[in-house]
Amino acid sequence: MKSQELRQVFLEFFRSKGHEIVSSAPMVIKDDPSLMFTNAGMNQFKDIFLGFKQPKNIRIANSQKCLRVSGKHNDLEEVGHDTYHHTMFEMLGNWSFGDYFKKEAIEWAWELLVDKLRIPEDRLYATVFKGNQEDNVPPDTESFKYWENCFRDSSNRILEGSKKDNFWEMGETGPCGPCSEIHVDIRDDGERKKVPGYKLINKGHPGVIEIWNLVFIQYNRKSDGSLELLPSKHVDTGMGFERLCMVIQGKKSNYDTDIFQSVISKISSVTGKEYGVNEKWDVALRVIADHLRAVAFSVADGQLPSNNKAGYVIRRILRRAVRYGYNNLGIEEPFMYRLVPVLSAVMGNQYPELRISESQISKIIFEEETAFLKTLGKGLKMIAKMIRDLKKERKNLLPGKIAFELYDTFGFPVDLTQLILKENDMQLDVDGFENEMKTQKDRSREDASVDAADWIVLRDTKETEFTGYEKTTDEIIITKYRIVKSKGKESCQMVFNKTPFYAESGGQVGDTGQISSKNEKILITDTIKENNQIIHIAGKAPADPMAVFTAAVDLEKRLLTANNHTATHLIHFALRSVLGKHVEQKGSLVTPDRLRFDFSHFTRLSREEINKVEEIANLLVRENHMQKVSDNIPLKKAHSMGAMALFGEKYGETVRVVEFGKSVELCGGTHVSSTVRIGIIKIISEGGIAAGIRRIEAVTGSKAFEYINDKLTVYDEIATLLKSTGNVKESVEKLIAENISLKKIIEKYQALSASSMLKNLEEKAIIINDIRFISGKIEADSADTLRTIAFEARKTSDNTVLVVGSSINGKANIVVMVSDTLVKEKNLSAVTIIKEIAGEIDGGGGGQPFLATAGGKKPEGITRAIERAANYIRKM
RNA sequence: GGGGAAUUAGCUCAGUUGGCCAGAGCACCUGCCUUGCACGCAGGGGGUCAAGGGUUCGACUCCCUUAUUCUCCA
Repeated sequence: MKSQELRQVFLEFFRSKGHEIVSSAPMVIKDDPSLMFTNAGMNQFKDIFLGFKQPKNIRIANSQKCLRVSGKHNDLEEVGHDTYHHTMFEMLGNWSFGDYFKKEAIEWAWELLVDKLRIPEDRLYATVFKGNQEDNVPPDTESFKYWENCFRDSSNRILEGSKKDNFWEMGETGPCGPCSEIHVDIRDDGERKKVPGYKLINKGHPGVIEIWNLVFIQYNRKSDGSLELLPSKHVDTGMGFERLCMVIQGKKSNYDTDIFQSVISKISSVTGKEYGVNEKWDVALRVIADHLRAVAFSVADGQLPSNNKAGYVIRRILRRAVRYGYNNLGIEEPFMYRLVPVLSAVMGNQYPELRISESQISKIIFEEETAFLKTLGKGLKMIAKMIRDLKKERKNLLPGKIAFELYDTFGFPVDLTQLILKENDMQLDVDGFENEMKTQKDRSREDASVDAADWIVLRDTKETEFTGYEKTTDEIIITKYRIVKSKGKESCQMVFNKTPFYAESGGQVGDTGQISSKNEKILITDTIKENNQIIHIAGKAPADPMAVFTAAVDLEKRLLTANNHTATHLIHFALRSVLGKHVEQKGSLVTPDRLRFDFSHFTRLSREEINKVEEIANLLVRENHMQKVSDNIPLKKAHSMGAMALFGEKYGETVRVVEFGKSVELCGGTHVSSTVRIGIIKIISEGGIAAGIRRIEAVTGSKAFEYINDKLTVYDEIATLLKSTGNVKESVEKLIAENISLKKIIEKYQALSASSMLKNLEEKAIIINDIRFISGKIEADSADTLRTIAFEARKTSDNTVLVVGSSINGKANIVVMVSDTLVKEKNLSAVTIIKEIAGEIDGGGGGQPFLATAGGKKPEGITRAIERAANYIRKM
């Protein structure tokens, strides 16, 4: 059975059991600080488990794309070396929110695997929780009983597992419960006879693997560590899709399934390295096949490779793949970008976002590969130099500190360093390297420590009602708050029953303002969204948290922000009409001061295009379109209204559609009531930020007015300065041309005057010790003149020492020149002379043997300094 | 969020312990040679050494601040 079909069988099965099939949430997570990527199927339902949100449907199933590369689940370094670890994978899951529980979950899992998919019963095992005294949780006898009913012969088929394997927790606190896993034994019959499968469960054996985890959420873990029973119980299951494919397709490795094989064979044809020939190649081929998926899907979700946070994780994954291609397959040019079309063909049906962005993903990967190969090239140069240095010193151990610097500062992979050292019969001081790495990790960890106290719950926590679309002040009460310490700074986070404060989202920054009760006033410095909660950040906790407060948003900032947000929509619309429908939003920032809009487009915008965009956007402003907002619109209907296709909404979210004339967008932000309030829209910059992505920045209203006025003022000032009434540009061009020719004339005259001054000095030259000694105090405008004279003298005479001084701006300057012949033959040095005489002008100096300069505070000492130079030569 | 590094001509980069008034290759312009594979030769233009402060007789070089980019860690 092909993977695409298998996925459908799973979804159809649960549809037939009354589940609603939902699409995958984005793999890249935006509003949860504890998580950068979706790492389990349940992530998008976290709010529901936490009780912050009501589910739209109590039975749901889907196939969720997940990424495990950081935090608790970090499989990155394993990928490729075995046959079953992945960074990105699909998780098939079914959920019950307070509906069915253990019985149905277990029976249906059995029905699907055994009856539908025909996995032989004697290859299956189940594990159940054996209980834990410390937590006062009894063994899960219920699950045990249901499994007994499934197996025809249940002896040695149902195993009891510990808290580590069979008790699932979301985090330190929160919903949790026992879980029951299904394992499959895919070994050959011979092997199975030798060692029974139940002895290999959870032992890391590649032939006996967990494929499905059924989690029964029935407790809530409180911050004191105790458990309380939940009023409603949930089911949360997850089955690794790639593993299931392997089992159903009778393969021994995930990478042998059709999900990966078409990609792997494409890599083979690109690189000329067959799969299954040699282990070194195989590792690389697996790494590349896996990482390609992770990177392509992230980019499709709008997460570009970058240099921090989630973007950096993506960059690292891509680089790991390139590195394996480089080390193991000998590929030294970009190649991953060529694999994107194959991936899109395999997975584009289930994940249309991949197909739609295909060419862009390819471009971005190409750019990243190119950049990394450049980094590698630089590193290779550096390491070659270090090896040369080591050889010179006859050493063969590269200090860990140096390897770490290469890695840490220049991004040169340490395994590559080791490889190259080996080729040169050298070694790396691995301990030293590890040490440096540890220091770095400790430092980062220490810094990152944020100390968040427990929430102090004052009232029942329900979803906060956002009232900010209608009003900017409201009567509120605090439902909970907590103190957060970070780097010695203390702040207070508060959640209200309702709030007019807009939380940062969709690019629009969070509101600021204040809340005040009868007795106190607290400034709100920011508003953020976490796990669907609107959190207000203040410098201190309220003295009387139980009081009734008036929450007031900073109105001026809010209005300026609204200007910019609506303007963003208008610019988006204008861009699409000028450049074409391929323009899609890739990012956005809306602040009171300005707006920033990133969008897909391939070339830089011409001046004309920018003007045109501005013109259309401003026309929309003047046409005075009224705001038209429709709330709670189902996604499909929003699309039919003309809002752009948008992937990655969480399940159950209805959308808000904001319209201004023909501009229709899905948007939760705050907007102006009619476009004319924006005043003017002025684009202030356009540039590129990644392959195929451009960024526009603009200002509106009074800021735009100021911007334009500032520019015009400068223009006027220039015109006045030039006394130009007509063409200012022409006047400036003339001025520049004139300036250049004047400069040349001055240079010529300076040289002339220098040589004439030199001539005067030469006439007074005396011979000391067979050396021609030229000296004197002259009038000069700058130290440069002195130097010019010295260089001139160096060119035109030999066997000469020249000492010339001048008083410039009340300070003394002296230059000493010694002819090259004297430097060589008599070992005379201008530096020695200048040091000898600089004291006379109360200063110091230096230079090279043939030319030295000095400066000092006493111009009247110049004559004496020259005397001393003459004496110095006399005494030689 | 923290650490490290980089920023020099249109592009790619050199520039030693602070001192040869700022360098190369490519590109560009002019001329010659020559009509073919990166042609060659001669000459030329082009720099706020990222920005702003500071130390110093003197800063591309050392110190501080800012911006941008790269890189590692979280």
